[in-house]
Amino acid sequence: MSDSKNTLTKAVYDLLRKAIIEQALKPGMRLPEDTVGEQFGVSRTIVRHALVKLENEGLVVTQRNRGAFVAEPSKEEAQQIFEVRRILENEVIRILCNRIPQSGYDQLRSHVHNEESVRGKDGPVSIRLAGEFHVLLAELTGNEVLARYVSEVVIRCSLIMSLYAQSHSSDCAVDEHSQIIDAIEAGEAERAIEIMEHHLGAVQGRAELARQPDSIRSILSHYGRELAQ
Amino acid sequence: MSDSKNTLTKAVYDLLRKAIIEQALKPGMRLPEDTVGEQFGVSRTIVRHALVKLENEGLVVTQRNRGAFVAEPSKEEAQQIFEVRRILENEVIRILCNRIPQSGYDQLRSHVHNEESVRGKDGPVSIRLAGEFHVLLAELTGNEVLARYVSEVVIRCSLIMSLYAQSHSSDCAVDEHSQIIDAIEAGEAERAIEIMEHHLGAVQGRAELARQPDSIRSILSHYGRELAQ
DNA sequence: TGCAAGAAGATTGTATCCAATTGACGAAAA
DNA sequence: TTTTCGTCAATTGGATACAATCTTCTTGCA
Repeated sequence: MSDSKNTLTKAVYDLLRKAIIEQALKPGMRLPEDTVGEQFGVSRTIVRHALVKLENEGLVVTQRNRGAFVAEPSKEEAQQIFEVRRILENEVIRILCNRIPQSGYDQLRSHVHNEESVRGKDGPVSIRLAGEFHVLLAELTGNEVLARYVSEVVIRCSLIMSLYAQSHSSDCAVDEHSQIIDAIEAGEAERAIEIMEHHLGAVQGRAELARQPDSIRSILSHYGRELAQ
Repeated sequence: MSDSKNTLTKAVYDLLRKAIIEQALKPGMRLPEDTVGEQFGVSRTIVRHALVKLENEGLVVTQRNRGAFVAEPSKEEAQQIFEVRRILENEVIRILCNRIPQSGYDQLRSHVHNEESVRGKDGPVSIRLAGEFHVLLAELTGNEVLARYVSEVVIRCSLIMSLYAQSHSSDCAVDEHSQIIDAIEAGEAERAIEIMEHHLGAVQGRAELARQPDSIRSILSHYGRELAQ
């Protein structure tokens, strides 16, 4: 984190991560080491390291001698991730109401402004920005450990939405982001948390609702995976 | 997680992790790839993968072309880790008061029994067991994501104690573990959280207090590192 | 004697190579 | 026609070799 890190591995890791966030790489997709390496002009060694990192974050899963795949979180896993996300983000709000750096509100408002400017234009980018708002909130607490965990669950939520929600658009209503900022600025922790709860609940709800229509493929893939083992 | 994982990499990773927990590997120690590999009879490739995993968890830090070192969390980092740990563990308690598996209390009491049986006998083992109690609590929530994060902060706390506390013994008073179990069983979430707060506060306090007496070596090693760069 | 420049050694960064395992296709037998 | 077995292609697991970079020791000069 602090060190500038192996440039190459880091670069491949960042690119893959971004591709997953923006849903260019969809859940279940294969990630053969040499194909990826060829694409980026690096060796399998580099790709391997990047994949290990991604696996640690739960973004990809690997099967022995089979290769790496973009993770397909199960319904249970999704539930767990949402639960942790709620825990962490509520606490982020609570902390920010007590301590927030001077430039915090400017950064947040500027970010929301960016979100508004691409609203409905570029799907992938707006998805990414929506997630980054939550990460920015976490970073403003000054607690890097907390920020890292929030960042992890946010990106995994992105993966979940891409699996279980039929439409990701109008995800993370930008208005609510503004409301959260306002509530924090007013020092109304409970109201801010309430909005955040509602906000996350809406996201989670959208995933739950979409579960039934999508169940055919989901069930089949589940059985398929069981047979494979 | 689910898959049985690359046996070799996993094995090296587990061994290093355990060595760090039990403070056989102290903070700041070098971890040269080939030395470690030689020791375990594996190639650098394997060791590298294990080190990447450990770095992701914050247990080791690497410097480009310099190598890997057992992490030496700064005071600020330690503060952040404790803050996150408190957030997570409080929520673990809250969840357990609502839902805890049948066998939960047996597992917990059995664990505490183990802790008591090695009390004051084998330092490293008692340190490890103390940490594992908290991990077990988290696992009983059934939320694997939560459990993973708790496990990470707990082990990093172990590292912090090894840096900043003069004596690790009588760490994690076993009595308090029992009290926590009792409070959960009685369904008294607030009391359980209070005990946990006190419990973690004691651990953290011991780290803070011990900072001054240990400062000579700490400061020297710090300056040494600055010179090196 | 002190400082600086350069060379040697050590360690990591990356690529390539071989081995082992898996999955698929096809042929043969029931 | 279906099932089973065997061979082959594809892919990863792991090791080694080479390149780049950093550290340190040495040597020369002021």
